[in-house]
Amino acid sequence: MKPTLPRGTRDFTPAQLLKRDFIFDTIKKVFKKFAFAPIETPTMENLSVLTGKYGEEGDQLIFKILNSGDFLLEPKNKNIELQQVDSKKLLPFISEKALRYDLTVPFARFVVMNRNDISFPFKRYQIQPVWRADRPQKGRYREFYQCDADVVGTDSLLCEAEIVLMIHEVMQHLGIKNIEIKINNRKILSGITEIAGSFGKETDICTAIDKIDKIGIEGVTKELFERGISQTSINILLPIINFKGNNSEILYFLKSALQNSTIGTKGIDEVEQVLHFIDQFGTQIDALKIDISLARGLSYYTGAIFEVKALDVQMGSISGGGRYDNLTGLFGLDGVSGVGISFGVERIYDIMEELNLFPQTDNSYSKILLTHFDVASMNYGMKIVANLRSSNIAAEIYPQVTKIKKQFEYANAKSIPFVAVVGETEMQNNTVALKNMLSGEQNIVDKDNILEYLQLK
RNA sequence: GAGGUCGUAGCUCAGCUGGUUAGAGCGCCUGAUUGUGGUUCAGGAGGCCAUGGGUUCGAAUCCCAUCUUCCUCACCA
Repeated sequence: MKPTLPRGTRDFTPAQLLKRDFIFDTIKKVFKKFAFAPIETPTMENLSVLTGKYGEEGDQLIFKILNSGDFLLEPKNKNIELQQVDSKKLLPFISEKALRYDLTVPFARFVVMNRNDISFPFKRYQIQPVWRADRPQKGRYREFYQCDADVVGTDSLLCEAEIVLMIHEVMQHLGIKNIEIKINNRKILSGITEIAGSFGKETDICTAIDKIDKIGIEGVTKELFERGISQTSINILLPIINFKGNNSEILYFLKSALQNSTIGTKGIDEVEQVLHFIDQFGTQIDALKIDISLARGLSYYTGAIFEVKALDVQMGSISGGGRYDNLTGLFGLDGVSGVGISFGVERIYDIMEELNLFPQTDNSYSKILLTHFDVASMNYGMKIVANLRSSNIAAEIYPQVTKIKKQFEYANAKSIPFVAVVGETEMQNNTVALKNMLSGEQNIVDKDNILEYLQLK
């Protein structure tokens, strides 16, 4: 049998995982610094928890898990009837569980189920894989990691500001400097819709104007028309979504353009307040840009929406998020507003690989390899390795007796920076021959001084 | 979900309009060097040509299907 991998999934080698860990660690460090605590949720959820949360498109992209048992036994015998069955009606009989599609909805479920044990505002981070039955492409996988940070139980816009700060800091630490952090507010989009007299057509308008970067103003006009937006509405919409300027110019313009919309005005105030809070934190973030055409597909966002793009690489967004006022309400707990951000690790990885941003030093797990010639020197070496490990040095010993050449080749292939050689002479003198694999320099070192030697070099 | 595209050694790829035994570079293994890697030299191994069918005297090459890769649309991290 020939081994294969399901479409859109990948194996990861140690070298790749080392690099991915670097991303995890960087993000985790920032999350912790902003006082988010970790949680995990199960790989699978009850299907009912997930369906209806991501729009119709999202429902199709959820990986469903087949029920156990011989559920098709009856229909199997009457195949023709089975073909006439509506698959949507059949679904409950063959599937009631599904793989996580993102981390936000399971988190909302978690909050509702654990409401008595957590104190609000609750800040959590979560780093786990998610699955989407999408068609794979570059930067698009069926199994990938998300790193989420959310705070629920407060509608303070300070949280939005902190999210922007976290995005900024994570990207700085990863070395992805040339980015754009786009921010918008669903309430502004509602306001625009209201002004245009197309209330209720919000989804159509949002998905159309979201594409303005790609298809241009003419394309958007065409798409709006095809989606049944009247010409009068379009005429009102276009100058608004096509307005260009810096953040304060956009806010100034919107204030007059949306002055007759209560909700729109509220959205503008919110964005302004977020910018003000960021200012108060004393951080200047030039990458932050208000973008009125940013809509984002997920249906649960109600306030701020974020998206991060790396400008040096052709790639979809590497991070996205926003405020959702009533996600927990779907599970029976009202009045818990939340806001969060999600980093797409795979895309960040691909970008860093392309831009050569991974630090060079981090490519080996062990610091030193102990080599030997026979059983006696191997035994002698095991004690040395144990000592190094108890001093928190990642050390390994070649696990079988073989030619010294082979052991050196192993160290070289794994980029282990130091090799200690132990033979008869060394055992007699309580020393090791310690070689720096980078410089080629080799010294006789007392076996109790290895630690000092390593720290010196 | 709609359309297109790719698949030959571990990797990157050559292989002509079907015609002997499918090649190269790099990597890998062995030796030169029985206590020293990364350089050099000599030698060697490694292929169900993605998978399954079909056309043909003959298929890596042509046809069909499946799987996979990448791309555009849609959607997203």
